[in-house]
Amino acid sequence: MTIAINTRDRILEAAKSRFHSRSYADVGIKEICDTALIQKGSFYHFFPSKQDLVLAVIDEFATEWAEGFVAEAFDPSLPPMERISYMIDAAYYWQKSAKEKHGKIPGCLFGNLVLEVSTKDDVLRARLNAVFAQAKSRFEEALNEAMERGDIAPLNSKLTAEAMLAYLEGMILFAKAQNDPEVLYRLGPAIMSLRIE
Amino acid sequence: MTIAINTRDRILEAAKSRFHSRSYADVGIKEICDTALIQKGSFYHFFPSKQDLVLAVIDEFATEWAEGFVAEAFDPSLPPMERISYMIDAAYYWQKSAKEKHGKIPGCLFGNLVLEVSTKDDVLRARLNAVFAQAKSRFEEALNEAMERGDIAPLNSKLTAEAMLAYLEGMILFAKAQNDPEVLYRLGPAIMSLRIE
DNA sequence: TTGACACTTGACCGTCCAGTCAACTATAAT
DNA sequence: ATTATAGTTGACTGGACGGTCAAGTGTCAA
Repeated sequence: MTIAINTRDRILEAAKSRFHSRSYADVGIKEICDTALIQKGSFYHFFPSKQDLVLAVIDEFATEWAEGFVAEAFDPSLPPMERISYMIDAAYYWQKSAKEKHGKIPGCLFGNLVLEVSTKDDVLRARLNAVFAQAKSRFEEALNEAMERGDIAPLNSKLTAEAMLAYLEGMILFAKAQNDPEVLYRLGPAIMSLRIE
Repeated sequence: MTIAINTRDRILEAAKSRFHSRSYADVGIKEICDTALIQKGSFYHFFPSKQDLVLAVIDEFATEWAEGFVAEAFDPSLPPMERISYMIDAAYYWQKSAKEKHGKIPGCLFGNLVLEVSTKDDVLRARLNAVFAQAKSRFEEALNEAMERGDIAPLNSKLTAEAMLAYLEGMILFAKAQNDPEVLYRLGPAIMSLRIE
């Protein structure tokens, strides 16, 4: 009970970084236990299954991400369209520094999981969708505010927000394929040209 | 030697559809053999390893795809920008019919594999990049022709082509996450607004 | 007819997988 | 002091994994 919370966190941390840099299927419970310096029985005391673990990882990382550089990018004191380019820049620097640390671009944890598990696990798919929905609304708010201020011509903010997020995920996919964060640097600014309606 | 080519094709076919609708890690050699009605020893006569199989699947599907609806979309007799929207439409109908058949959107085989294996296997990553490079040049040619004809304002066709393909992959990712091909229908047309330089 | 070779069979190998469990320890409330 | 419970240990299960192999069978060229 005393260091138990600590144990749970160590499991979560070990799982998060490994799921992100490799894949869900590729990372075993045993490996996570070894990293967290615990035994299997202890793991299953906290998480009834591997699926429960990855759900917790998704929640953890979504919060960390939303309260971290997403909050920083979508700072209300910034002009709305600048928030969006800040977001792209943040993604670029994040992937770049991850590559410097580990030699490989991990891509987006949520995007990786979506393509890996969507056809096999509806519970995971639903959770990942919820994360994307959150991100989408950030873009949408920024677009609405930009329209109100007359910074951009009128458009469908809901659809354009979705398009922008899709474009971001697509760029990250290409960056990962080429193992080159500069893809984001080259293609990033074009997000501003995207518009629907 | 007589029905051997047939056997190889059956292996390839079984592997292709399974890798596409599930994932590389999730589909075992045994399952592929059962589907192709052969034994393991026979499989390893044609493919020295699972990696060799997936490389062959990538090549097969890339060819089938390039000579199939990509060739149809990028028909030189079509106005260049119409080729691009034809390509989006084709992706939409393809995912839609796949969902009707199997209940789930499989997404793009190449995109799926990129996110699954890029950090773990440079050989696969390189092959997938080659496939994307081919597709990119199709978009690029269309953009160049559109510029020559004065259909669109001058832009960097290489980068814009890459951006468009990234956007397509991003839309497919979202469609898979929501298991809804209509995402492509809603977001597809915005590909025309993408431009770099 | 013989030999070479493409192809096929099915048993087998060692390893890893997610998950289980009975037993143990440490803590905190009564 | 007793009891309940949270946390931990490490051995264990059954099955799946990628891959190997010796022993075949069928076909073709010489």
